[in-house]
Amino acid sequence: MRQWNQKPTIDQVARLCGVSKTTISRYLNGKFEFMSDETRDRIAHVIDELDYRPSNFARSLKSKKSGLIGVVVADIQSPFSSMLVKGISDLCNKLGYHIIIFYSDEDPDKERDYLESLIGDRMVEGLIINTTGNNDDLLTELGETCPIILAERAMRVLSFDTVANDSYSMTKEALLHMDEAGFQTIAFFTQPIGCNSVRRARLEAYRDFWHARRTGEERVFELESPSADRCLRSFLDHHNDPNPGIFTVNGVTTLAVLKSTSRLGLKIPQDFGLCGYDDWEWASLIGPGITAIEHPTYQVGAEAANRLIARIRGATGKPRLIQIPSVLHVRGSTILNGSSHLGR
Amino acid sequence: MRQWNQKPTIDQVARLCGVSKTTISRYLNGKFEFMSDETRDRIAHVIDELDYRPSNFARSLKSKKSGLIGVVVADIQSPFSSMLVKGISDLCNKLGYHIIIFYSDEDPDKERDYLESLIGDRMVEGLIINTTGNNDDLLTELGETCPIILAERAMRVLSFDTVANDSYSMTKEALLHMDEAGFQTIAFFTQPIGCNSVRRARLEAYRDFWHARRTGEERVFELESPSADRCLRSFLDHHNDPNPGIFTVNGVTTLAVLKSTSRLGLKIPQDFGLCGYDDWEWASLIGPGITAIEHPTYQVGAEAANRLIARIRGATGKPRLIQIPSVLHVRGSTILNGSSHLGR
DNA sequence: TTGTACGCGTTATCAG
DNA sequence: CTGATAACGCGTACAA
Repeated sequence: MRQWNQKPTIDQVARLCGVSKTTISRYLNGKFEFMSDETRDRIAHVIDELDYRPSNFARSLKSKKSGLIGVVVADIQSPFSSMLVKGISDLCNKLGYHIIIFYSDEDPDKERDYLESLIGDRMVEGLIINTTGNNDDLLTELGETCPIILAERAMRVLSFDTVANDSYSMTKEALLHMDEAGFQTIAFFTQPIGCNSVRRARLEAYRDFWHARRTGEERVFELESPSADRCLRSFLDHHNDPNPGIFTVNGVTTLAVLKSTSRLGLKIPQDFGLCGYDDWEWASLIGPGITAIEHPTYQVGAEAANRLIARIRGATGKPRLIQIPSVLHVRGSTILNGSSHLGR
Repeated sequence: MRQWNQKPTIDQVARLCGVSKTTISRYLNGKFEFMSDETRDRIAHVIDELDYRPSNFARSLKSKKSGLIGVVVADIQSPFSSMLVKGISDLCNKLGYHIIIFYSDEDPDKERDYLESLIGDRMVEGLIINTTGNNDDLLTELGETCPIILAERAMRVLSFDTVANDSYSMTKEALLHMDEAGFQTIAFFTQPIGCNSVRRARLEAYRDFWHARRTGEERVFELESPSADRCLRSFLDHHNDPNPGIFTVNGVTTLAVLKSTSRLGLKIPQDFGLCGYDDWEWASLIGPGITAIEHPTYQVGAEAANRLIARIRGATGKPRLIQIPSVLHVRGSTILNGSSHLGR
């Protein structure tokens, strides 16, 4: 194995060509207009020979442009985040940027550390953030330093361009579907809401639905995974309705409910109807098929990247909220009298 | 909003402190030993005041160290890759590196482009690659430029440290389990094998198992998703065995088989036994529970990062193959006479 | 204990 | 058409 550090520089190329580095630089930046064909060919040859590549550090030092975009996502476990990142990545690469990635694991402290390191380093030209929701202040401050786009999760104030799905209206739509399907008492199962704007919006839709269409107390269950069984049982034991239903705030919650269902030996939709966010691949395979909201996170990522790069390139204007539409897939879990033709 | 480009430099700090930038530089690098407490405090104060951060570009230009590690993964869709990346990310961050990420989508051309751009840019200090398997030559060449670690998928020659799971022995173990469970004709369902070392190893284990324990022809099915139904039917129609079984090469294939099963109205394990790689979250929820091999990809990523950083920091020695052990979870899909207590 | 002066690899300005 | 020369922001011998 050779040494790893013997990279040819523009000076060497210049010397070998018998011209000055200015000319090489011109060549590199495509300014052939002021260059004899002969020198150009010579340069091309030498560059090829040496396998010379200009140093991006030096370039960045001059231009103050790194071509780097920082991305901070909260939770990589969910397929959701993967697609978000993929959307961002594809678009950035297409437009000539690289992405540097961080996973905050829903931990505001980690998020803070990462953000500070990204910005402190002065390496990234912009930031796309799927925020935990607990660092609004820091974000606002960082917004002074470089453009920021929020992906999926908003801040309390619309300080930056925000690309998100239409949580509120889609949740409403799903609940109305359950209503029409004949489910009376509908509970809202969620992960801890905290500062999470998405969960907030979905809860709000639930509340509005409830107050418009139902009486009595709302049924909101915040579950940590260990307590899912308890929540589920508690909900099912305390209503007097032949057709209870559950709306789950996201795929993780749906999974938790399904696991409980399995442990408690319950049946869907006989024991309760189920409908919720995130149409993951297996949703159609479990039991009678789970009614789910498909939410195009790839597009959210792509659009976020688009906006960011536009801002980096100088776009101005007020922060905008960009809504990406979702789709409801109705399956057996919300069909009361249908035959569960799909599963066992 | 302020301008984004007014970053203070070391010179300004120096001027404000009334010292030379050498002193500031010393301060930044923790050489307090030769510095009066007074100047040190003054510097600390001014730096804080200006919110000054040294430029990483300039630093990299001098030191030729970017603190950046390139990561190329083949397929982000699978939870597998997410955890791999997470493992890499966590470890790199802990050790002070940032990661730049690319998704090749199993496309050798994309992979090639990304690798070239990463290396060409001379920005990364090392590379972790989950290779498509079609760019061995390029990789070997790049190995001259910077350290490389292969994650999960090996090259045909062990040119670089490779961190992978123990595909061969684990596949054997799973097949022996099926054997003992009473499955006679066992088929091997896989995505296109191509140059993928992981799929190759698993297939080899299947072949060895078959030749040691069975007679007649092996049953290997390479399925693209649209053909899954056909493969499944073809397999089930052409054997005379009351207890056929299927081994799936990975989670994607398992999912494809499950979808077909559902479409064709088949039952597991009554119609066939199923066992395969990748113990994704839903594996225990579908039907009677799917027997699956859990494969700690997070650890693969973490270990790969560990090795890479060791190499970057100068570790020498022959390329090593590091095997990470997996675990087989037996569930209803391979229990012939058990009651499917878990599902419906 | 602190400062001077130069180099890292590139680009931009201006002069030929 | 081409070439000096001066930045960019930082680190570091060497000098004081």
